[in-house]
Amino acid sequence: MQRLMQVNVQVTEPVYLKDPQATDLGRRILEHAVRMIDTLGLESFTFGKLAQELGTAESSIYRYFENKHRLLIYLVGWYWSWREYKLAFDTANLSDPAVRLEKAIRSITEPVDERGNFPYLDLRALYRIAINESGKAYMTKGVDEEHKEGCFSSFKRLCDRLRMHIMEVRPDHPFPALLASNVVDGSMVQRFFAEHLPSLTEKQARTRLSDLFVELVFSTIKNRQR
Amino acid sequence: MQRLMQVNVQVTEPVYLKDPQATDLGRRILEHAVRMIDTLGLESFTFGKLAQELGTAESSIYRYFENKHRLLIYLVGWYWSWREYKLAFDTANLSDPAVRLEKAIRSITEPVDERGNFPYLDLRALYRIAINESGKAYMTKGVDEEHKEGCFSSFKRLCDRLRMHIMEVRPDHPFPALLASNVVDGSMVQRFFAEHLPSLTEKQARTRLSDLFVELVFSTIKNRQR
DNA sequence: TCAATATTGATAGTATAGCTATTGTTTTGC
DNA sequence: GCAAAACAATAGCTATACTATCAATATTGA
Repeated sequence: MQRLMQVNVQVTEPVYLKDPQATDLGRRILEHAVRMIDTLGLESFTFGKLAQELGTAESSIYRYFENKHRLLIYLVGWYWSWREYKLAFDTANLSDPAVRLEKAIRSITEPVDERGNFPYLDLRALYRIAINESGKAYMTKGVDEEHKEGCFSSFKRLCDRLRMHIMEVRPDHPFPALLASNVVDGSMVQRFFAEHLPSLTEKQARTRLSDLFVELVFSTIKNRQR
Repeated sequence: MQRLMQVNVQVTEPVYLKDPQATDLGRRILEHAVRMIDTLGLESFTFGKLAQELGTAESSIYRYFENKHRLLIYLVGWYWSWREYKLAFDTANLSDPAVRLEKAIRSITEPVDERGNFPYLDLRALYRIAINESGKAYMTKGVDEEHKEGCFSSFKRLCDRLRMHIMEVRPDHPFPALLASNVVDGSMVQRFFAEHLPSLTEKQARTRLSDLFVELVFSTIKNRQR
């Protein structure tokens, strides 16, 4: 699994100017960017501060990423790629569609508590970034262009996989795509609410969010069955 | 209704420094801010540009709002207040809880096509802002403080009302708060997807989103019934 | 009505972010 | 060992986000 993950998790689209994984500086950029965005928040994080922390020049960072926004897209894309890989891994060799769907929902909505095995990327910090900042990756005036460029392909692939799992259990369901993207995005939103605006979700959401989403999807689906 | 709406829809918390509704300049700030954020997007919108368009000085605007972010919170709060009012109106005098819940979901998730009757606030533009930018209102490092200040109270009240409607139909439901906030937030997200990342939702989502959310909630609820 | 007060407009100014350009030095691939 | 790429360092430019000052104007309240 360790090997596989290193091979499989990649941001395929060139959201970068120069592949940051290919050089030492590039990897240090990723490592420190994740740490700093996690602690400072995206708004306070700047290429200037990052350069200072790395002991390098701002202009060196601009050789890798056009701007802060592209770097965020890259990181969030990495996160969703990792989720996608994990989903494939978690649902492998499950023959019963319903069992597989349940496992898929759990896989996607579970919190990240493993350390991951990326030498230069703190997976748990990346997870927190995804919760707190991922919305900003696509909620911009530039969405449509970035979409054309394939910037959000890993998020879309993950939703699409879940959609297919849903359709395998209930091919006649009228809105599998909505349901799928609602689980993927909604689970992140609910984690954010649980942390910051707790009255908007249940107290158990923190520890049992996966159960709630499994129940949500399966009740919707079971109802159709009849 | 016209009267009522003018009376009821207010942002109660002082997210402003000085009540913009109370003065002519304040109202013009709101009017043009909505128009400009809608067309430029939040990132490109600046107090400088707004001042220029108003033929006034940047510093005059700063007397009303501490910064751009606070202005956004104000506008989004206004939007949710309006939704809350509309919800109360739409569900008035419906005695059957299930009928009332369905009406509530429809009220909340319906697109805004009415012009509204605010002399200096374009409701449809405000609706687009809510879809495209509302996430940015709370997705910041400052959430927790702003939350304490009551900045998001109108959004929370709306979710809470829906939660109560759900509980009136099914008091034993295990996660009414999650379901409610998922409908409120999720319907906005799905509208965004329908517009910008259409593969993430159904094609009918645009025209029949309310139907889909009604079905989502009621299937979840009906399943419990047995 | 007139004086106190609040509101605004105009100007100026600071700090920082975001980004580009240049140039000499180091590293690396062949 | 040489050419090409990568890098660090510096400088600089534009725009944003804000603060401060002050005079002109409007308001209002005694």
